[in-house]
Amino acid sequence: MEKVRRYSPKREAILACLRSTDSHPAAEWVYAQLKPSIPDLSLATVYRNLAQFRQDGSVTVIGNVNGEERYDADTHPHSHFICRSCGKVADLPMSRVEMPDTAALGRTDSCSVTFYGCCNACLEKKKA
Amino acid sequence: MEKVRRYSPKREAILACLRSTDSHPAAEWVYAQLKPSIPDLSLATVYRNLAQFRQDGSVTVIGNVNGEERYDADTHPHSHFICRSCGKVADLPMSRVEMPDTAALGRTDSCSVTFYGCCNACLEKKKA
DNA sequence: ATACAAATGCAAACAATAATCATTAGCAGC
DNA sequence: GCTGCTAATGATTATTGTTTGCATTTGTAT
Repeated sequence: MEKVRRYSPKREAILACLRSTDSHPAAEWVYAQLKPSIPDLSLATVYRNLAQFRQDGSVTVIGNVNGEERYDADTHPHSHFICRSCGKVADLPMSRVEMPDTAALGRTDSCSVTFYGCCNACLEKKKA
Repeated sequence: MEKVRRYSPKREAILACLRSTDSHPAAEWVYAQLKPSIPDLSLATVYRNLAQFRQDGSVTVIGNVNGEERYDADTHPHSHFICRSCGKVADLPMSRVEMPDTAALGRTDSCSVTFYGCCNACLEKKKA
């Protein structure tokens, strides 16, 4: 038997927070955003709910940027640009990817395309 | 002044180990492989050298699979298939990717295409 | 051979995340 | 509205991959 999902205002707030930004935040950031308005929020709750969202597909993980897992509430397939310097993650339209033959390997569920580089802000900083 | 790179048999062994496999290993795996033949090898040395290889581009990082950073000594551009279940990483020929316009974002240095799914071995296990 | 800095082993430090456990609070049935 | 069950939570601790500090070893230029 699977667990019944029960309503929780905190879970709602966490998901709303994720959906309100395009900064592809980490758990800590979400926590910092909500803490002022929900003073008794625990970081553990953020992690627990993020794990749930991940399971049921309401959020996806961009990957690990500078040691932190970054989340995205936009589940439409799209690519990302990650600045190796400051960790900024920007959205890009999904590139058309020529799917290689993966039949021999297993069942392919998803595809992620990530472009790495140095964002303009960091390029400026380096010049100075 | 930049540091002079000095010869080290351990560094050589670590790189050789990485080059001898296509399993895209984690640091711990490399350590376990070499420990028998180099009993006084320290895990810290493996990490330190991996960081160096990464800096000078002799290895690339596939990403974080099940909490472990996975390395690849094949630096030719290619894609990967990662099994979400067992963490196996397989090589794929580089898919042709239609590069979106990233000029407004910054300088793009590299691109990584990863396919996620469930490998045949894990699919079998689930059936049973 | 000598000197100097790079490389290392070891252990302790770190940091992000997960787990534990006692408490709180949805919500279904009465 | 109560009651009972159990999901959700807060606070704290544990876990674990990785990094760092420091004393020692070792490569190498002179």
